[in-house]
Amino acid sequence: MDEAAARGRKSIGAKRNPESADAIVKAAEAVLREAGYAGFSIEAVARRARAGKPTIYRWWPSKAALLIEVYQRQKRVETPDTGNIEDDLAGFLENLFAHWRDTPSGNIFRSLIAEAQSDETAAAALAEYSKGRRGHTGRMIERAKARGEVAADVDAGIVADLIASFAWRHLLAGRLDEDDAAIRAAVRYITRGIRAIPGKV
Amino acid sequence: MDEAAARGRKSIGAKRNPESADAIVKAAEAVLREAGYAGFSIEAVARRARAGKPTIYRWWPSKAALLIEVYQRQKRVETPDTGNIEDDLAGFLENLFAHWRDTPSGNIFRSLIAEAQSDETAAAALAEYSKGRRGHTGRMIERAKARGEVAADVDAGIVADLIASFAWRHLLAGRLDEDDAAIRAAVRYITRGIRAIPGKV
Amino acid sequence: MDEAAARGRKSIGAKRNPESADAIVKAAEAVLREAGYAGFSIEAVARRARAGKPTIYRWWPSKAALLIEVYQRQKRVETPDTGNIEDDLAGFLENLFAHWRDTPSGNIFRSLIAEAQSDETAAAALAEYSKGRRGHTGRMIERAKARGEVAADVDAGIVADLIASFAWRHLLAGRLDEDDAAIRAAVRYITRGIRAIPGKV
Amino acid sequence: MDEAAARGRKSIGAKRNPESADAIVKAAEAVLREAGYAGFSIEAVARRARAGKPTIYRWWPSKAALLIEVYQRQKRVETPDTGNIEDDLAGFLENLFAHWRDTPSGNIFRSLIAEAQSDETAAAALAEYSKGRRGHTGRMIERAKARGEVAADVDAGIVADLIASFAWRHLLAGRLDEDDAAIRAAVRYITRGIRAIPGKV
DNA sequence: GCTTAATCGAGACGGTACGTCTAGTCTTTTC
DNA sequence: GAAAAGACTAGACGTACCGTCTCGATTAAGC
Repeated sequence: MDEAAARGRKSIGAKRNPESADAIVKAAEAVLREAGYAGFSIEAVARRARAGKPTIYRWWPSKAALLIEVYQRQKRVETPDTGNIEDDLAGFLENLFAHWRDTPSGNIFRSLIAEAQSDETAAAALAEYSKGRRGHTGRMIERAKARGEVAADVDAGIVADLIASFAWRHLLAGRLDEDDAAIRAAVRYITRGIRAIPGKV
Repeated sequence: MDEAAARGRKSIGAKRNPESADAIVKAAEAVLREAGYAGFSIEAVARRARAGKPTIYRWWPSKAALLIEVYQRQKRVETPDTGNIEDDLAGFLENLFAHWRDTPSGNIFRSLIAEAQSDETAAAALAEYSKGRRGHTGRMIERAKARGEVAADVDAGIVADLIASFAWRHLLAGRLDEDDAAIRAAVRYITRGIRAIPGKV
Repeated sequence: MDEAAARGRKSIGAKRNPESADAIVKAAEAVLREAGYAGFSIEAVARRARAGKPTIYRWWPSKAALLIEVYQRQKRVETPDTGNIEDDLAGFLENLFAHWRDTPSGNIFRSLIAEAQSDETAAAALAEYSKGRRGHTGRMIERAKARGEVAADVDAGIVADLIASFAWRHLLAGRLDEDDAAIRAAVRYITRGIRAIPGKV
Repeated sequence: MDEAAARGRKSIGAKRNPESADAIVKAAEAVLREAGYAGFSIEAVARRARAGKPTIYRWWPSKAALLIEVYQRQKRVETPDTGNIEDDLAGFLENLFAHWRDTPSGNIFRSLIAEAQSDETAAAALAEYSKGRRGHTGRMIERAKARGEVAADVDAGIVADLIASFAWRHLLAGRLDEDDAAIRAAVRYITRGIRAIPGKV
């Protein structure tokens, strides 16, 4: 048990104690899982991790920074490669929704977005993170372009944006349990709109 | 000045004083405009409105309820009717982005979404509000269907969701200043994907 | 039941409604009995009496005024007349302690004294009331003087003060359940100190 | 000036800051002196001491606890030792009345008794304190017994009670300015009543 | 008989204080 | 010299009362 391990954890001298860092991130994740964003406070994390608040503030200057680290420790969602862009995107969204639904990741990411609305550093970190994910999703489109499935002049970034937007909104609106048919329909409208027209360059 | 008007505002008997209600909503809007979501507290609103905290709690059970009322007092965005679905949707998004950028509305709505991540009642209120807006946007699609511009089997709600998602994400990610070309491209991908195929029923 | 009677009690025109006054004093007494001084608020009395707060404030300008009226409605304690000063005083104190213990009177008088510590009018009313009681108790001493039991030069008021002081302190310190032996001992010390010396004028 | 000293007072690490404790008790005393019991609130004390409310609640769980500490910081009243019980007790009461009249102590003790009427912990604390004082006064009686001035079978505690009761009542009834003759008369009645009878064992 | 005027229950009003919670900073002690 | 611990000021939270005010109804008294 985390808390048992933490009992009596001491300074290990003039260097960062990795046990403490670990305990703090684990505690933050546990708090988010159990109490959600509403109950997520530095105070609560410190209590749970049996750490002093200054120890947290020393390494994570804000709630946002801690949220980001917690989120990045979560497992990433796989981007399928079925050879068909519609199946790829729909599969990705279905995986993502399931992941957000079944692990604390959803709560954590929701929290991060919320925090970014009143915290500059969270906003910056979120922007940075999003850029990376955009490239990641974009590669699915690029692969489809290479296969001649998607028109060459389509902006992969914008398509990735549409997909990510759809995911965000369902997360933030608490609509992750929507049935797969709706996801497929949305994906179909987009993929139809970007497919290469046979016979056209 | 509002505060001057507030001086000496009293009860008007065993019924709600509309002057107080008005002063509170106006004060809430001012606080949001000047201090942002981070500085938005019931306490601050009460101070600014020269109202007692219980008066606020009496009528708005949560911060979220107050935010919603403030947001709904803002001017609505027009949904154009150009006779062309792509122009309609792109125009709507351009108007919406400009509205969110140039008035406090954007900040208020951002705050509301953030609040909904940790407050059940805010989430419920937001869901309710979104449902209304979804129908509103959906009508643009339905008109296009009636014109034969959009396929009859397209689910207008899902298209409206895609549009709203795109807007939310740009608001929450601080990307409202993106150029109109990106908006148009996104809209084009969707509208192409849902257009009626000539000669097909 | 009081509250049932109160349902639908209305104005009886341009004069004080004695039913309301009665209901308010009764409600005040009930609140003091059930919740003590800590729970005694104008708000609570109004709720219990199904009366409007202004109706209370119209007739009793302060909590203290209401307390005074409630106290004065209580039954007074009898001063025995056994023909023996020690028995008279001890009997009186025993009766008084029992009365304070077994009826709301004790709580009410405690409250009145407490209120008088921060409210001028309560202090004045209490002083007035005390003066009356002092005379009352003093008469027991005067009777004993007349019988030649107590020295003629004894100040009856001061003896009455000593007796009242003893009672107040036991009330305020929550020591009303002290056994009668202690009361008798205290009374004996005083009566011995004031008795007439045989053979002396 | 106290408040100037308070400016910028900070934590001195993981232990109680005596400067803060001191500032709080001093502020409490000042508030009582200036605004009386009616104006005595934790909020007011915190403001005056430039302390956070939680700092007060951390160390004094209730208004009563703070009152007791403030009272105990006041100078104690001397118990004279003249070799004569009547002079001892009368002198003590005269000193006590003067002390209560001329320093904030009287107001503080009044407040404490009032608070005890609606607060259990205050009542308990007051009882504890009274027990100590009872012993203190009781020693005057015991000394007189040892001198053979007071009968051996007299209960010193009860005599101490009579003296304390007399003092409480005069404090609570705002009669501290009574002339010394009344005090002496009261004391005389008691001391006469408890004196040893010459020739009796 | 009609108007007037005081009273009633009701409950909203601006406020103050309550006791709790968290934020972010600071310092001592321990390793 | 960092970690741990916990105290510090500051201020928001949501609730309970305060004493005042206005309402609409009710009804006795005065015209």
